[in-house]
Parts: sequence; structure tokens; C-alpha cells
Amino acid sequence: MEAEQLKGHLDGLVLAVIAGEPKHGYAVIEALKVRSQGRLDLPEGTVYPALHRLERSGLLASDWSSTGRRRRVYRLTTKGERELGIRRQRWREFASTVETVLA
Amino acid sequence: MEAEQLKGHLDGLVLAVIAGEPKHGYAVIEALKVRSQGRLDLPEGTVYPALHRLERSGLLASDWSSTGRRRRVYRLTTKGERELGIRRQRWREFASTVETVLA
DNA sequence: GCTTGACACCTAGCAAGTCTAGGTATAGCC
DNA sequence: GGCTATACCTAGACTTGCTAGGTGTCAAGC
Repeated sequence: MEAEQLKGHLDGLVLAVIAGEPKHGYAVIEALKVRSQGRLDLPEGTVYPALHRLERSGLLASDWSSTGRRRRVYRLTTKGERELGIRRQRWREFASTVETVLA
Repeated sequence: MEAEQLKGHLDGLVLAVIAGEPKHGYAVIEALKVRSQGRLDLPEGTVYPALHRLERSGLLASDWSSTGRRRRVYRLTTKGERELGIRRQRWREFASTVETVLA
């Protein structure tokens, strides 16, 4: 999977896996790998900045887990849920556009 | 159409519209607009650099048109045709991956 | 003739995002 | 104790699309 083609699409994917249930960063990486059947094996240097970006934008909120290992657990805000819907919609439009031109 | 999500996909789209028949830059912009039903209305500052990039990579070749206006006409090289096939394949894999995770 | 708009090309610098490559620290197992 | 997996973080490199500017030609309308 080429890096360049992921640009602008990662945020939606991250929102999607966290929407299922709140997750910490490392688990997000795992979830993306599992749900994509290994095709999305993203480095930490990609995912962590994305999480910070999404939190800064108010789409995610986080807390340090009180038990066990040091983990920052992210969850979707209301704004984040709304945004996920928009992203899905936008993806479908984009995909259909590319499909049409590329065909 | 957001700018960011196009990244990494433009080159394939450009190759696709030129594959139909050789085109000069301005015509490429027009073709992308028409084939996408207006959804891809790209500025020259996006398309011209892309054409130069593709030529530098040996996927396109160009000649100045001998008749009429000053136009640089681009056509696919053999390598470019091969690459277009690869790009289409890669797009399908990418799209199906995103679909799976986003769903 | 002159002005306006569409055509046609180009590029420097900005903005944004992903990855590389480094770092820190904890927990569990041999 | 040493090793591995877990878990976090970030500076800088690199690529790419866009903004904003520039040049010049041609046809139509005044």
C-alpha cells in the first residue's frame, strides 16, 4: 500500500475504528491492520500525529487509562461522530469520481 | 472535492485521460472536468507540474504541435501504459481496503 | 485599432500529510 | 538481568496539490 494514496483518507479510517469502541493508539494500529486484512500496516509516526490532529480538531477526546499500562484512550466526540458520517459520504463521492475517470 | 484526498491519485487520472488520445495540458484539464461531470475542476498549477513529473518519470512523452497554437501535446509511452494498468489495479485494492475499514 | 476574454503555457513558494528514524518507559518471560 | 512486546512521542525529510503570480496568442465586439 503506497503512502501517498492514503493522504487525506487516514483520518476517516481512524475515526471509523475508534467509533466501534474507544481505543488507545497502539490498538488503533492493530485494529487498522486486522480490519484491512493486513493491508494497512501503519507506522506509529503516522498514526500518533493523526490522533493528535483529530483531538486538536475536537473530533476525538482522550483520557489516560487509570489502570494497568500507561495508555491514552481515545473516543469520538459528538462532533467526531458527525464528522465520520461526512467522511464516509465524501469517500463515496471521491471513489465514484475516480472510478469514472479511471475506467 | 477536497484537495488532500486527491493526493497520490492524480497521476493515474491524468494517465487515464491521455490514454484515450494524446492531449495537451489545457485539454487534460478539460477532459478531467468533463469525465468527472464537473467534480474535478483542477487548477493549472496542479496539472502542469503533474505532466512534467510524469514526463520526467518516462510515463509520458511530449511534442510541440507543429500547427496552430503553441501547444505541448502529451502521449503515453509504453512504460506509461504499463503504469496505468498498475495504477488501476492499485486503485481497486486501495478502494476496497478503505471500503472495508470505513464500513 | 483596441480591448476583452478564452486559450495555453509556466513556476516559486506555501500548506498539508505520511514516513523515517530516532528517543523514552513499562511489563512479562526466560 | 536481559530480551521482547507493548506504548508513547517527535523532529525532519519528502512528496504533492494549490495559490498566486507571470508570459503570450487569437478571435470577437466596440
